[in-house]
Amino acid sequence: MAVTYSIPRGTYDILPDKSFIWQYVQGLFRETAAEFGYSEIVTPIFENADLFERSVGDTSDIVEKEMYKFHDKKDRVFALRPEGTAPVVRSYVENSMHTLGGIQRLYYMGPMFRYDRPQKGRYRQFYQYGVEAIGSNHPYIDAEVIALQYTFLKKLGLKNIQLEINSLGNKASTDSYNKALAEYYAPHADKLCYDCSIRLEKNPRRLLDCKVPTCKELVAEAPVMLDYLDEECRTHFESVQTYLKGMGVEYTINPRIVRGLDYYTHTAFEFLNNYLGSQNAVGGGGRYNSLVEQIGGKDAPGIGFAGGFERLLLSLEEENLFMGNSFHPDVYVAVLGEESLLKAVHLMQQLRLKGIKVEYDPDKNSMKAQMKAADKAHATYALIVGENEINSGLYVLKTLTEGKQESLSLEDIITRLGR
RNA sequence: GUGGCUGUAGCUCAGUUGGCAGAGUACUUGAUUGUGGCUCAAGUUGUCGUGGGUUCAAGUCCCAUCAGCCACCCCA
Repeated sequence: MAVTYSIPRGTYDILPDKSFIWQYVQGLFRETAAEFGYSEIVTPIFENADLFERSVGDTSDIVEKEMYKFHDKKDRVFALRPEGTAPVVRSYVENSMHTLGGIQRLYYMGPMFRYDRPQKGRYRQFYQYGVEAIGSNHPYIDAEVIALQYTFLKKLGLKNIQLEINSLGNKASTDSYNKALAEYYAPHADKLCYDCSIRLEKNPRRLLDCKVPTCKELVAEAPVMLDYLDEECRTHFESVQTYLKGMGVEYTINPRIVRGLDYYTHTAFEFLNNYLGSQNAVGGGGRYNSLVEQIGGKDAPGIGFAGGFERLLLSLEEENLFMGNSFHPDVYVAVLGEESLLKAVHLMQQLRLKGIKVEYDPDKNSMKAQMKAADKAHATYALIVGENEINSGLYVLKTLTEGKQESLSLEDIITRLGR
């Protein structure tokens, strides 16, 4: 009998009433990226699993428990991509993009996959947009990447979004900081929560992220990363800020920003939105100066960000932006009488060839039903094709907002509406 | 992966101590022979998330399961 299928957990359909907004938002991102000189790169949705295991960090949650891993028929091990940076860097290396000279400015958009428990603003298949700038360690590039995302969010009209930045330093300053953290925490080890006791061993930085009250107390007194930056890292971070100010980008410094992926160095940043509950990160990124080499390429510095479209749309909804938009035809055609249809299909096609959006419903016959449908479709005009019109060659064109109508020839209709 | 709340018409939801499955909205038609929006009238729409159990009788009680939401976790 009838088998019913349901969508996989943590996924969703984008229906026509929402796809309009998706197109708008995606288009705006493309535009903004282009204004900053970025070109699109498209990579596969799955990659060798170890690409992510090695780059993202095998102690990270993403790799430990959130990857959609599978074997193909020849037993190769792949993973649905959980994030966008590693594939882009893989492509950069594989296509020897360093030989193109200069800075490679790349952007991407598309679905990512993580096997996580779904919640509002958190899905198993979710859509990200992001950029990567590979080939320069200049602090201007850090500022450029941050400014790109900032500009995009501003253009959408979002107001309640904060930018927080931090510097994680280079390998040397990270090492000395980790050491200082370990020393600080050693006498308090028994007070840490279970997760933190593991973090202390594996990745002390992440201790700063903990929300358990007793751990938070300890974090308050803990050494601050920024105090452990060496001269070079400090001036880099300061220059980034100088350029951000020069571009009018508003930010605050948050020394606790850590970022979840292991490859980050130097500049790290997050865009936060305070009404999405615990899913408050709408985007973020940072510098990854050793990732290219780690993936097997000629050493090259890079920086990038990623943002989630779903959380963006939730933010837009929250701020009542772009809620009323949807597709609507220019002309809804009302056909009266079976014999008129043949003439009407010809007319409709002439209009479409001129770039006019035409809609017609063959299952509605009465004038009333068709006018009603025209109204519901939010058409700009109704075009009436009946016996009288066909005989005279003048068709009734009616504006649906004002209710004015006049009889026009096909040529006049096209000059009125065509583009 | 852990804990909690919820699941009834396309949508939003009501449904009393277990006793005929409801409202609003949407949709279709009519009032108006070829003119929409407002109004009025009539009509259509249900595996009560799914599977089992208790009972004369289950939307209601019990168990399991699936899904959404919330918190944790993590992050987009």
